Amino acid sequence: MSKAASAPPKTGRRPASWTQDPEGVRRNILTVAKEEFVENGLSGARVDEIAARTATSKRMIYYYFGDKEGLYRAVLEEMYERIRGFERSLDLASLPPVEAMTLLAGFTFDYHAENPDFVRLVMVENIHHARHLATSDRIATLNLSAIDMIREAYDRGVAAGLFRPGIEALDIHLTISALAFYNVSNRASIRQVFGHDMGAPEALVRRRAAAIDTVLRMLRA
Amino acid sequence: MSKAASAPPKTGRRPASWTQDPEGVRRNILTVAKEEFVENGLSGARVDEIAARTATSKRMIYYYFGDKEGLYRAVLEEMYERIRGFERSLDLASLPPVEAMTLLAGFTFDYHAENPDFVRLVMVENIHHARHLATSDRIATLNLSAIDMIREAYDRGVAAGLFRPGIEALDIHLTISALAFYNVSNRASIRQVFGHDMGAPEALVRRRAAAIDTVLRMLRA
DNA sequence: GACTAAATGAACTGCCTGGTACATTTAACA
DNA sequence: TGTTAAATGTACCAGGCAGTTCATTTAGTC
Repeated sequence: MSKAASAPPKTGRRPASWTQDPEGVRRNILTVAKEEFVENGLSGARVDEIAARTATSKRMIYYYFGDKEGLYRAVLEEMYERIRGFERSLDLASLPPVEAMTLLAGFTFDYHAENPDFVRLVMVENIHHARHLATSDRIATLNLSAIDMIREAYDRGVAAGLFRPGIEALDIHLTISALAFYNVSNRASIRQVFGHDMGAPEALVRRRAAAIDTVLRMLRA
Repeated sequence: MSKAASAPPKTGRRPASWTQDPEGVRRNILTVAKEEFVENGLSGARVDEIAARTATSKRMIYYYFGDKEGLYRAVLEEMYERIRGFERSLDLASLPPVEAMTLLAGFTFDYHAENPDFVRLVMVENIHHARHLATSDRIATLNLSAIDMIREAYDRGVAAGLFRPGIEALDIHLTISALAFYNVSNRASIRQVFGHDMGAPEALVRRRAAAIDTVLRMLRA
């Protein structure tokens, strides 16, 4: 087993002799870095802090990722690729239109609620005008399929007379995303200003139902 | 006229003799600081940079605001107080329910679209878990009235048989806000991932109409 | 016009932080 | 088993950056 993987998380000191484990070290760094960037943003994150919480040293961060932004970009890329994977696992085409939209809206809501890290990183990236998304080749070729899946289900719904025509697939996506995203991204400020916890279980189920309902109402003929 | 207000924005060097202008200096600092925080976030903002773009010196920032976070908090507080003012200017009570909701949704959408600075600062604050909102007395006593206004109009709508009963005023607010907020907050990432510019004029009017329509459909009996 | 408090300027400091130089060890392979 | 490239550790550095020190000027007040 690798040093990075086998070392006691914090307590153990590096042994005098070690085992090489490029992939393990890489993963270890990415995991810790993600936490740090999620918690503190790009400018707020500290490379030293990341290194300290790693089983390896700062040296390796620069060895594998070049610089702080390279590390950040790697974290970002991995996250988007993960989303892409989940997206593909959805099989809307085999469901009736209404059920397909219900599933998609519900899934999107849940994914955001269960992955606040994702939401926070996207916020951070937007604060930086998404310039790291822009310069990432891996993400440029990602080709998120959400829109196509939506269009297919929507078109079927229109053909069946269930949905009203004239809506852009992108608009459907934006509505679904907005409701799911906002619920996580603005949790802290809503809590302070309105004293309401959007993260509480009951609030979550209520809001989830509302989101799905809102989307269906928006679509219905 | 004050030094801060009368000095040529960038070019002019401070005159050997100057005029005192506490309020002008304060305002000048706040204006520049807001730009810096909006653009770079709290951790990304540089006090030296703010000072440099001010008609005054770094010394005065600490004189008036204590430290970097104090300055940030002041910017935040002023921004929320401004919103509060706008909110009060809305007179939903004098409008029929549907018109009231249409106005509110449209106004909210427009306010966000026209004030990306506001949106970005709220994002920044949420990244920091809204801990500066939490520690601000000025904001604690702000008492945003949006919810009450919504409830009043909604109740009238229900009484008139126009709206279906059982919806929480807060949920209406959250839906309206989510649609308006997301359209600005995630502009950069949406552009990179989908190649779509949510800030383009046509996109804006279409999305505005969609937002209003979505809210009305969510409410209708 | 002397006195005083508020307001302001200029230079300075010490730590933080991203990044690097240099040395060493591991592991594949001939 | 000797050679070599990849992988890793340690110590260090220079610039950046929040915050301060000290001195000065302005503008009310008696």
